[in-house]
Formats: sequence, C-alpha cells, structure tokens
Amino acid sequence: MGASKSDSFSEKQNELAVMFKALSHPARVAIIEYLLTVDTCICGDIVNELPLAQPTVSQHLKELKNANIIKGNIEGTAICYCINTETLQKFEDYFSAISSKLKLKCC
Amino acid sequence: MGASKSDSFSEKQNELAVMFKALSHPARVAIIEYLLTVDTCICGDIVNELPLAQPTVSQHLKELKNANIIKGNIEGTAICYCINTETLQKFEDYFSAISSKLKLKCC
DNA sequence: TTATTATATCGTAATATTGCAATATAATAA
DNA sequence: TTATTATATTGCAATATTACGATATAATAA
Repeated sequence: MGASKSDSFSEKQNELAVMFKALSHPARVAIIEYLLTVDTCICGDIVNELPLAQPTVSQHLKELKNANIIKGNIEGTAICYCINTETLQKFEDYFSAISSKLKLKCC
Repeated sequence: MGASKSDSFSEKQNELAVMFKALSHPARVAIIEYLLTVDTCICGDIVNELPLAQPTVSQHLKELKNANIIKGNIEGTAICYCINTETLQKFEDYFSAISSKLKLKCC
C-alpha cells in the first residue's frame, strides 16, 4: 500500500488533516510568516524571500491556496496573496474546542 | 532532490512544520478525537477504534508522541495515552498571534 | 509587433509517507 | 515455567511529496 486510507475517516477528519498538511512544511510556514510582516496584501516577491527556486515556491503557494489557507488575487502582472481569515478561524475553533474538552476531562 | 530543505529555514519554522505534520493525517486527527471522548487518560484500545491494522496505529501513535502531541505512560500491560497540553498551548499561541497580527494589518 | 516581467505547469529524480504481514518485546496470568 | 495480551519493530511495496530545470502563459512596456 502507501496511499492514505482517507475513505475510512470522516469528512471533518479529512478536512482537518488537509488543513494541517498545508502547514506541514517549513517553506509554507515561512510564507505565512512573511505574509504577516507585509503591510498590506500587495505581495508579489515571495519568491525572493525564500531559499527555494521559483517553481518550488509556486508549488507551495498552490498547496496553501488549495487548502484555503491563503487567497490570491491577480493584480496586474503580479499576484496579491493574503491569509484566509475564515480558515484561520477554523484552526482557532478547533484548538479552543480541544482545550475546553480537556479542561473537563483530563490530566 | 526530493528531501525537504529544512536547513534553509529557522528552527521555529521547522518546529511548527513538525507539529503540523503530526496532525496531517486523518488517522492521527481521529486518534486525538478519540482521546478527547475518553473519560480519563486510561486508554489502550485505540487500535479497535480505528480502521487500520495494529502496526499502522502503533506507527501513527509514535509520530504523535515524537511531535509531543501526545504523551504515553506504561500502565501495566497497556499504555495510557493522553494529549500533551503544553503542545496544545503552542498551537493556540501560534494562531492567536497570527490573528492579532492580521487585525492590525490586513484585508 | 517584440521584449520584459511575473507566475504557472510539465517532467522527472530523490526522498518520505503509508500500510500491513511477520515478528519481536514486555508485562502479567496460569 | 508456558501461555496470553498489549504494543513495538522490521521489512517492503505502493504511493505521495519535494525540488528544480525547462518551458508555457499572461500581462504590461517599448
């Protein structure tokens, strides 16, 4: 085998796994970090900020977009990326739910 | 190539990526979910809860342990797993930091 | 029109992950 | 001691990810 058995798990479990997978590479964590340092959403030079070739960065951006972690709007010749606040909220909700369940039960 | 260029990124970026990677598989999301439904940390039947063979579950548990997402204590013949609240706090801190930075800057 | 610039896609090699049968280990029970 | 039970490790095949050179696309500039 080798393929992950996603069919055996719930849609929510799979959705969460996809969200986490999107952040499971240091380059993608670095992209998020960079987006946060930029004053506005007008970006375009993410490639120059990372120690990776342009096609590799493009691929990482695509994965972040596919997982709805970031949004990309075409802005003339450049593309403007920014963080998707809805997905961010999902992460926050997930961890605060875990946190409150733990307070009732454990350790 | 193929190997992730972790050396090119900061320690923090790599640490976060490792934490997210630990949760990037639906089986591991399901394990966390199950640990939350159990009344105490006394577990031991995680294998029966998942649609995967015992060695596969053992491997997923190992990955969660290596990333400090869960802790495992030997309890006689069984092993008692529970969620590591310190790591959970790191996740919460990460997302609340992002959230507050976004409120100042963007979209 | 022909550059130029920014980003995406293709193709492919190197490496990592996933899953499980077989086997090993380690604790308790008989 | 020899089961039994619970979990871990090994080995390996199938699949996925990562990285990048080469190339394509798409918008603006000259």
